[in-house]
Amino acid sequence: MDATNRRSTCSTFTNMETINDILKRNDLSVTDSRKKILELFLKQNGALNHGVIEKSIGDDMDRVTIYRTLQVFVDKGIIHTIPTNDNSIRYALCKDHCEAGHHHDNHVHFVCDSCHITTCLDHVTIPEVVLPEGFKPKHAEMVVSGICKECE
Amino acid sequence: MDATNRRSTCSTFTNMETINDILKRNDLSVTDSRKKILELFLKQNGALNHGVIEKSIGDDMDRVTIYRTLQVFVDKGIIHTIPTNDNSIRYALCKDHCEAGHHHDNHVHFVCDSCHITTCLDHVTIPEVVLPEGFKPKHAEMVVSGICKECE
DNA sequence: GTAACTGCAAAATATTTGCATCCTT
DNA sequence: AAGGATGCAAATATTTTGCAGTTAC
Repeated sequence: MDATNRRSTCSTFTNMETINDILKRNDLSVTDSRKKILELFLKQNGALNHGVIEKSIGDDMDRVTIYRTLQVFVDKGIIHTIPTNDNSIRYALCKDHCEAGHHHDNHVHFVCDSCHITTCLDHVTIPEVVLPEGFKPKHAEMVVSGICKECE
Repeated sequence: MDATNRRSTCSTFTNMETINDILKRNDLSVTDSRKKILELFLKQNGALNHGVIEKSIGDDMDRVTIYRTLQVFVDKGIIHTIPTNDNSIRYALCKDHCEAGHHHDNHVHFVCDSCHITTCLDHVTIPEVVLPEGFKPKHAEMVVSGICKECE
C-alpha cells in the first residue's frame, strides 16, 4: 500500500546464472515465478512487501503464488522479514551465509520518512545491549527511520 | 492470534483516578471503552495487539470500537506501536513525557520466543548507531527476542 | 513418470466505512 | 442540547486452503 521500493547498494549479480544457482543451492525447482520474484529482490536491494511485489509483477502471477513463494524463500533463508510498525510484512534478501539456513541478518534497516524506501544498511551492525537479569537474548532487530541519502 | 500478554514491571497507578486523568489530559471524553482498554494497558505493562485486547475484553465491546480506540490513543500519543516481524501491530503504553504528544519511547522491547509476551525494557535505552554518509536518523526501534525472565 | 508448483475458486480473517443511536459534557 | 463515541451492518482488504491442471526434473 505504500512505496517500499528499490535501492541499489551492493553486488550486481543480477544475471540468470546466479538466480538459478540460488534456487538450486536451496533445493528449489527453478520456476518462472521464483525466478521473477528473486530477480526483483536482486535488482532492488532493499525491502519489498507483498503489495509492491504484486504491483511490480502485475497480472503475470497469481497473488497466491506470491504468498507461497515468499513463504518458501523465508523458510529456506533466502529472504528474511523486517519488523515494521504498520502491519505489512517487509522482506529483504539475506546476505552472507544466509543461504545456509540460519541467517545472519544482524544489520540495521533504515526506513525513509520521505520516500518510504527501506534500505538494508549491510555494514551497520546492530549493537549489543545489556538486558536486565534473567533475559537471554537470541536475536535482535533494529530499524532506524529518518531521511535517507537520496532524499536529504 | 498469539499470547502477547501481561508483565508487570513498573508503577502501580492502576486506579480510576489516573485513568480519567490521562483521558482528560488528552482532551478525550471519558467513556467505558476507553477506560477499559486503558486499564488493560496500565495493568499489563507490556505490549498488546488487537487480538489480545479483544480476547481480554470479550464481547462487551465491539471489535470496531477497539480499532477506533487504539487509533485515537496512538494519535494522542498515549500508546505507540512496536515493530513486529509478523503482521500484527503491537501497542504499548508511552511512558515519560509521552502524553505530551511526541513520545520518547526510546527503550528496547523484548519478545519471548517461549511465552510470546512482549516486555518493555524501560531502562534499556536504544544505543546510537553510526549510519552511512547522508542518512539522517530521527527515530530508532529495537526489538530483542530470546527467553525472558519468567521462562528461563 | 512423479513430485512439486501454480492458478482458480472459495473460505477464513482482518480492517475500514457509513449511518443511526446513545452517551459525555 | 450538541458533538462526539459506539454498535451494527456491510464493504473492502488480506491471507489461507483445497483441488485440479501443469511443469520441472
